[in-house]
Amino acid sequence: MAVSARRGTPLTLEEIYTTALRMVDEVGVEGLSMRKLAAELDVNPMSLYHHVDNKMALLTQICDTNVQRLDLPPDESLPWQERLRILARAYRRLTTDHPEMWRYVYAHPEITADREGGLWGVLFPILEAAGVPQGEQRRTADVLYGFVAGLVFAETAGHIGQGQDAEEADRTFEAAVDLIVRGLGG
Amino acid sequence: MAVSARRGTPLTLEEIYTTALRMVDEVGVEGLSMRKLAAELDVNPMSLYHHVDNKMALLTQICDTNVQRLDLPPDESLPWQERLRILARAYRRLTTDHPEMWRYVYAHPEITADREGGLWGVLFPILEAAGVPQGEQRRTADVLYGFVAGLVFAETAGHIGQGQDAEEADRTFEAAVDLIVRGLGG
DNA sequence: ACCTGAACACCGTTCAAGT
DNA sequence: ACCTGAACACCGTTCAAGT
Repeated sequence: MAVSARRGTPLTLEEIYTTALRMVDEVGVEGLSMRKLAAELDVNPMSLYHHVDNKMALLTQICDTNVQRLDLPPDESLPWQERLRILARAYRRLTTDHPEMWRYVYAHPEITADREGGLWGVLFPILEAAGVPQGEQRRTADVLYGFVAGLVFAETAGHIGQGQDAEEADRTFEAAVDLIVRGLGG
Repeated sequence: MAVSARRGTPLTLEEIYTTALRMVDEVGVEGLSMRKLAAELDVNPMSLYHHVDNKMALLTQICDTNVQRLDLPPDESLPWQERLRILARAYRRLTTDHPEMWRYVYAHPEITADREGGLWGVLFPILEAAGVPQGEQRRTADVLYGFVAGLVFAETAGHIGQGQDAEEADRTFEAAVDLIVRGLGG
């Protein structure tokens, strides 16, 4: 007895990540354990540690991969108002694919620290075009990130919009972006 | 052996809540366990269950008590812009007292569901005074809650403002509230 | 009424041993 | 190189027994 717990094939990183993300989608990060993941993969729990440092490294890896998927950048020729809207919508769309994973990302900012470079690289030119003074751009970027990420989080976590359908939620998000654009003077 | 593990005095709910909150402040919710809490109280872990249903009920109780502490309401004679600023600042001040506890509140909205009634009761008249149409007030309230709670969360969690001092963080928050007021047409 | 010890069903992770 | 079982140090919680 040794080979057949797993059906012939060897364990791959790909397979581990995919299965882990699926389980997070289904039962949340709280519901995922290394032991259950191993059971799902039909493997001894300890086999996982041959491919992954530990649970946190596994989760970080999964989150990183998804953060990288942000659609960038909106065409620079568009007015800044439109670019901001497109960016905000892209960010929100990203989070709706794997809401449970994103709840974890929000709760553990160290995971994505300095890895959302693409986002900031697009945001600053937009603020420049909106006429935000150089000295205020970092601050304004922080505020906008806090607003949009926070609103999306409040939405996925269920702080707001309880009992509303998807279209209503979309309208609320658009109203939010409108408010931001108006607040920036556009 | 029986009486002296605890020094004479009996366990009280007060004592349990206070000690638990202190431990959350120190090591976060993740670092709090029923067993460690019992050790801190010099008591058998199972004694806690005589006073508290389970860990989640304990945490919910602690959070509830603190949510209730929101300073309300700003004087109704002030202009709505000023009332909104005061409300936003009060909300932020509340979260800075026990940031680790608030990270938990944000991640578990079911805890405070329908318990922040005071906040909404003050917010709607402000929106009315700001000229937000009746049919849009619920939506606008959601957006504002998402913005402010989200920004504060981003701040306490460390998503934004990394390496900045308290004064700088205050200025960022004021800029955020300014943007909201402008966005509302004020 | 309040507290306790032993026990159950879980965790993440290490380590020495197997192929 | 890859996988495994046994073990360690933890969890939350139940239950029957103690005072």
